[in-house]
Amino acid sequence: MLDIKFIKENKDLVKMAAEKKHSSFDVEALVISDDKRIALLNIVEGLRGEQNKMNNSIAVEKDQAIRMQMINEMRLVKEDLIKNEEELKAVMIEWQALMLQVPNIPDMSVPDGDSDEDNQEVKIWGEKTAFSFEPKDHVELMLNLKMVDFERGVKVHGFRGYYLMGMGATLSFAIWNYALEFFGSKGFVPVIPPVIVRKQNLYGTGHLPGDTEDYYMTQDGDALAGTAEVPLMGMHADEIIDSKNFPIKYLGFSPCFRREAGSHSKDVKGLIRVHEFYKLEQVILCEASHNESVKLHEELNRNTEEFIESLGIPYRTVLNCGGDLGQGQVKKYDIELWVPKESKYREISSASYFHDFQTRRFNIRYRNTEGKMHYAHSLNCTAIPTPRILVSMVENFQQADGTIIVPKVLQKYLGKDIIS
RNA sequence: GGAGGUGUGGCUGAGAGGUUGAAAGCAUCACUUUCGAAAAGUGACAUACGGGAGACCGUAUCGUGAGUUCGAAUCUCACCACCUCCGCCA
Repeated sequence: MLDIKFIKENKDLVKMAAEKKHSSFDVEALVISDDKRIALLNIVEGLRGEQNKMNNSIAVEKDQAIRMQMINEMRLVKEDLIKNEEELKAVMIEWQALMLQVPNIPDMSVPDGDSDEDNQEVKIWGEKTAFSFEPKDHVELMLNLKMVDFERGVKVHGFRGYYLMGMGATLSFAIWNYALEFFGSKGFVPVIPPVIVRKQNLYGTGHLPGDTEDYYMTQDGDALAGTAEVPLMGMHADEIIDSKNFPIKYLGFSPCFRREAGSHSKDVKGLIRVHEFYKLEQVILCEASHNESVKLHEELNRNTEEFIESLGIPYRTVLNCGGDLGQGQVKKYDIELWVPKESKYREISSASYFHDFQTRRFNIRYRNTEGKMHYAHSLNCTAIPTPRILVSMVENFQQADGTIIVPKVLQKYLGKDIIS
């Protein structure tokens, strides 16, 4: 959500934003709707003012005849008021629907492009793993080591179902524990949030109204969140935060549910694309300053890069193009890990900042040092998703005999250096 | 799941259809007094939207939404949250 005043004063910017993000949003329609809204608001407020003034006179009028005459007069005003209020209500519905579709303005540095194909590589780390033997893919490796069971996963859950078991499960715990320590040492407060959330939280983050098909819903109309970002942002909704606490840094740990609607033919095998997984997510609320947002955005992304580097997995970082940005995102980096058997980099992390796009929807505010109210800024970045991280880990660290070398930093959490 | 109760500003808490954005107290800030502090006194003290260069003015907001009424914090209905008791449960 952007400020309507800003939108009207910067129509061209918003138009450009829509084009860059390949959104069909029509600014002109919103401007027309807002003009109607203001005009009706003025009429309605005028009539209410008349009503308020007269009410006070009626209250003190002793003469019953005059009193009745006043009341009758106000009956007419009321009729007029109701008519205009109904018109205003209709305009408001249209206006609100349009406001929820306004794209946030991407940063100047965001490249043009249609899809993830057009993302710009900004960094490569590590050598693509070379093997003296024919490497196996993660499915084969993990099945052989009894780390995963897809057949029974599908039997119980259906398409994309899986069991992590044995070292597959144990390795996941090791990663979570290591991540908790790693990100904890960077000042993040660990949080286990609720993942059954009211829909308004998905509107708040900007996932709705766009991606309705991607969510599992409960029979009570609540949604299963696809990321801890949703409940962590909702956490401070309607609050006025003490700016002494900025930046607020949370490390959310939660299951993540994704219907993956429309991706039936993609990544049908293995652990790349699943309906439920676990993720540690970094979320930050900070003061409303572009520079602060940029600084923290780089920091968030760097945190995850460092984490991956400490595991020793080759990766690259891409700057997402306009067409690959979400509605509310100003700028986004993806970190992609090398997957040897596929011979390509696969996304593992996403770092974005939103300025006050999300906090306006959530009504998360603070007072600056002059006592003036502002909407906070928000950012988020994946810390680590499991089991997707296992894909790169087992493929890059496999040995000829099918065993897996455990990264040094995980050994103390796992209690061994080889998975066999 | 059953029965009952509660929801008012940063907090406590009055108000029970009529000039109530809302008494009082606490907290906060400014000023007075003081060498300084405490205490006391005086005053200020919500947010959003619209109008205005501005001082200001208008409208809305008493958990949320709808309704009754010329007029709703106050009456009605639905929903949400919390509390107490019973049941169930990890």
